[in-house]
Amino acid sequence: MPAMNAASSATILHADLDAFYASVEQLLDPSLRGKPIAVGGGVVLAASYEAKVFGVRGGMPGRKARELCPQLIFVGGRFSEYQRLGDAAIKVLDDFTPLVERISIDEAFADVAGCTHLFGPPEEIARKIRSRVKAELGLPISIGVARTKHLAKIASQVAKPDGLVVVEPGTELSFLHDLPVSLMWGVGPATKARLAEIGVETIGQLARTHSGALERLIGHAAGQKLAALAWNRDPRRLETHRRAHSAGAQSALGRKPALPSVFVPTLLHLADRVASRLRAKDRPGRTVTVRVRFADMRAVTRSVTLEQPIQATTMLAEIAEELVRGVLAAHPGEREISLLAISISHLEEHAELQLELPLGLADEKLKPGSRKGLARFGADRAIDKIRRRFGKEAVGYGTVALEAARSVPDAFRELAEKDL
DNA sequence: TCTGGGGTCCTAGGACCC
DNA sequence: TCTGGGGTCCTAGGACCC
Repeated sequence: MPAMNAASSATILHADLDAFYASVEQLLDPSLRGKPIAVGGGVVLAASYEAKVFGVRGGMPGRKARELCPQLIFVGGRFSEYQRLGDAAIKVLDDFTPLVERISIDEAFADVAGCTHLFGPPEEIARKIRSRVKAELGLPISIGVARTKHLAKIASQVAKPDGLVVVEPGTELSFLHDLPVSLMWGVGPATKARLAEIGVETIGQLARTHSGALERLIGHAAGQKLAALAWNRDPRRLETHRRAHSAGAQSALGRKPALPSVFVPTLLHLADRVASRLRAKDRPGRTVTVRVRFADMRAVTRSVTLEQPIQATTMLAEIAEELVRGVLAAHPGEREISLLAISISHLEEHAELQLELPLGLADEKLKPGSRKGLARFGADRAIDKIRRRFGKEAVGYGTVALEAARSVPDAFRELAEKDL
């Protein structure tokens, strides 16, 4: 019975390219090899292992990274190469099995239960994958092999850098229980701190914690989940086709006055990014959420759920603008904002044939079929068409593009976008 | 020169319906 | 009339992941 074999032997692989962006830079420019490098500038997007030794981490401000490592070399970022090489590495997995779940540009699960008769046992397959990625792409990749996704993922973390760890059934709990809780999926800084309050630092200690106490500490769902994972009970199967449930865009602003002259054009730019993605896949959404972060980094969200889904740029921009005005009205003391974000959820599969328009926010001029609605529909279609022919930069909300001092290039943003 | 950007999931309270 | 329960949806906030 294949199903029984799948359940009783370690056939799930978790493959993770090491320090991916930094490794690509070192691959493409040999003079960077062996040196501490950081991809990015204002913020570190990725650090090489040589830089990690100094404590440099992704997400860290560039200035702090340079303090930690004065000889750190900043490189620009060859984003199209990241996409190409990430895709190529996943393609190697695809050559062994169709059961591949891609998690991000540089990481994927694969279940090889159905292909061991062709390629040998899972450990052998993992070796082949690693050597092919090294030989064909020149990149280091770590792989964990186990019976469950959670354990395979932990195994690949333990295997880094450039290693392979197989956790055989029967050795699972002894492997797991000495490791720190922070390696578990779902344990971040907040949960780690709470667990530390009751003296829980290893996964074994977590496993032996009374479930009631655990749930009171971190909530019902998280408590149940962590308790199960600590005993290596992970019910998750591979999901090869996942669709996004939301799409969004955000922009850090430094410190800007909370005025329409700032937020109106910024929201238009963000709405354009989001809505054009929705239109490209014909997936309009019903719930619009904005996030406003003030100068002190406190953030507030406001959302509204419409009766009809939308995907027009100006429509999304105007709804977002109204929500932001609501936030600012509720916080009159806040004079400066440091970030604006728009997100849209409740995505639907296909747009209705009718011209969209929301009845959610009562607005005379936005009635379906109005001249303005038609004009917008036409304008979006025209812009989408020009961009398809001449590229994204060919046309758009230009005044905004100039104003938004973007700290991160658009190409980098696109790497993180999930397929809608 | 305070801390980027795109996502997922959970919680808790309230509205509303049956 | 009063009380109670369950289910679903919405909103705001938080934690986490890559």
